[in-house]
Amino acid sequence: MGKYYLTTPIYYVNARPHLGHAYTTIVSDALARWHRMLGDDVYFLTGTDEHGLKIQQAADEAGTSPKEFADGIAPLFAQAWERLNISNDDFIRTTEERHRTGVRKLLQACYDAGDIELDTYSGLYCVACEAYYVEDDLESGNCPIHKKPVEHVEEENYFFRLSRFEQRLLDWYSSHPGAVVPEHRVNEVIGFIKQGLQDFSVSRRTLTWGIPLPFDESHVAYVWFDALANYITAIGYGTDDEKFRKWWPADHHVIGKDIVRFHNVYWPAMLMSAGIEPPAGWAVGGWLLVGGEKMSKTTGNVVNPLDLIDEIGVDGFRYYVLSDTTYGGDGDFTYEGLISRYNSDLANNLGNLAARVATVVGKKCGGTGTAPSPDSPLAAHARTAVDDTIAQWQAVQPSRALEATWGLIRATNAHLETNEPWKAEPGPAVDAVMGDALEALRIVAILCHAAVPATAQEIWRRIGMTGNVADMRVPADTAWGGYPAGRPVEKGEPMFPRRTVA
RNA sequence: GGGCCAGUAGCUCAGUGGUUAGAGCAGGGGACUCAUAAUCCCUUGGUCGUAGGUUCGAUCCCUACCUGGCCUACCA
Repeated sequence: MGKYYLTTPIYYVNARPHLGHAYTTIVSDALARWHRMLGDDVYFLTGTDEHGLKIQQAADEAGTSPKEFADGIAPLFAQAWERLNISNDDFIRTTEERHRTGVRKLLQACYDAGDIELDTYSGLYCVACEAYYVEDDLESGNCPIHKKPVEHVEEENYFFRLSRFEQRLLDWYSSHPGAVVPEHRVNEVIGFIKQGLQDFSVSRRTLTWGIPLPFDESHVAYVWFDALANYITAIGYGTDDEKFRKWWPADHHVIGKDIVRFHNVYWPAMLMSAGIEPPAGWAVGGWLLVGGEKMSKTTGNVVNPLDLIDEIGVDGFRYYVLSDTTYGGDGDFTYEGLISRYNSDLANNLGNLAARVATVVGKKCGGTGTAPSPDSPLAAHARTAVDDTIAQWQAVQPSRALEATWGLIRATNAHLETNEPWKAEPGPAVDAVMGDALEALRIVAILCHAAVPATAQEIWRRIGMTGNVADMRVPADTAWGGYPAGRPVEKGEPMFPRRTVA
């Protein structure tokens, strides 16, 4: 029991929310919900990254101001997360005053520490990438990513002396084992550091859409200081010391593997320079591929998560992305996989279990829930499911956590087959079996809430429990025997009607 | 070029220095009918990437290689 501060990356507002954003955000939400059930005081942050040249250009093209442009896109993210039932406690936009204040304080702190210095840089610059290239990177003089000509740029820039932090970073990682999950990702980080770190530019003077450096207003902060800093500015760095002290350091920065370098090397170095403790942990996920390929506009396989919600439901979608990918590796999103998971796990196992239990309780117990048997064989299954589910969420392995939880669902279906309460005359024996099943559903509702919150609440309600399942505590409320007799049990409409492949 | 990771049943993945390598889904057979043609039971299926080595014994340790992915590098 303690505090748990977790973050998603902030998403760049040059594109609408897509499956990749949704994946990271859903994983984060499940972690946040799980930790609330553990009794942790949770602060769950997400937001949008709104500065930079690309936004300025997009705004120019749209004939509007950068702020107005961002104002048009940022709500799309907030709305998407609302529809996906994301329980973020805060949503930060880098155009907010609290962020501006905090970023300037961070820059000043690094500057005062002597780690930000003026230098000149000349090189070939790709506007689209907002990055410099050397000759050999280019393909016939063009940017290798955008295939567009690069510009020769020479400008005075402020540089962050990342090169000074090699040893400190290595020392920090060696004294903080387990800070990165899955564990193998930390090898990449250490390998990168050992290759030698180069200073990076932290400002642009050709750009106006950004936060001016406090020590030189003719420059605006470049992406790293602007974007990464959201993790501290949102919790009061520079504006609310007490709040900041309460929440920092972050317990998990949930990120994708593509931004490991910035989050695990640049960011802790920046914090060290400013005299701030590095984050306590990172959870690094792979990509969610679509049909085996990286999602991209050119292949035309961009998936809009909101379209899927209409078809499969919020929880169907959440369950699929959480259960069908091993966190840390790449996952593959397919329509067939979505339907298959939905039918087998949600419709056939969970949904059907709830329905058959309700029906038998209706026929044999007068529609009123009965008490579970204290020494039911199901109790051991429940105990195993609880223990394994806890361990897997702890390890940030949602797919394995759900597998553990579903083990109890399967065991409950088997328990019913073994006892065949539908054949027996009403009486204590049937009451005990149905009480067992209801108790199992109660525990399942608690265990699956992090992944499928609306479903968990609906099961909770149908078996006659009052209040919010979200208020239950793990493991205290998962002890066998918590289901009280005498509650009305409702069958209701199928929660997950089977889908046929279109 | 260097580095990291992965390569286990048709698919997605677990797994351990040691008797017959596991789960879910898919496939096959059977049972049941309370339930969303759902469920339950049984079952087919794997030279554990390739070749060596260490060991009494390796899928798990070491070496090389192959394949895939990622990171990284100012060989013309």
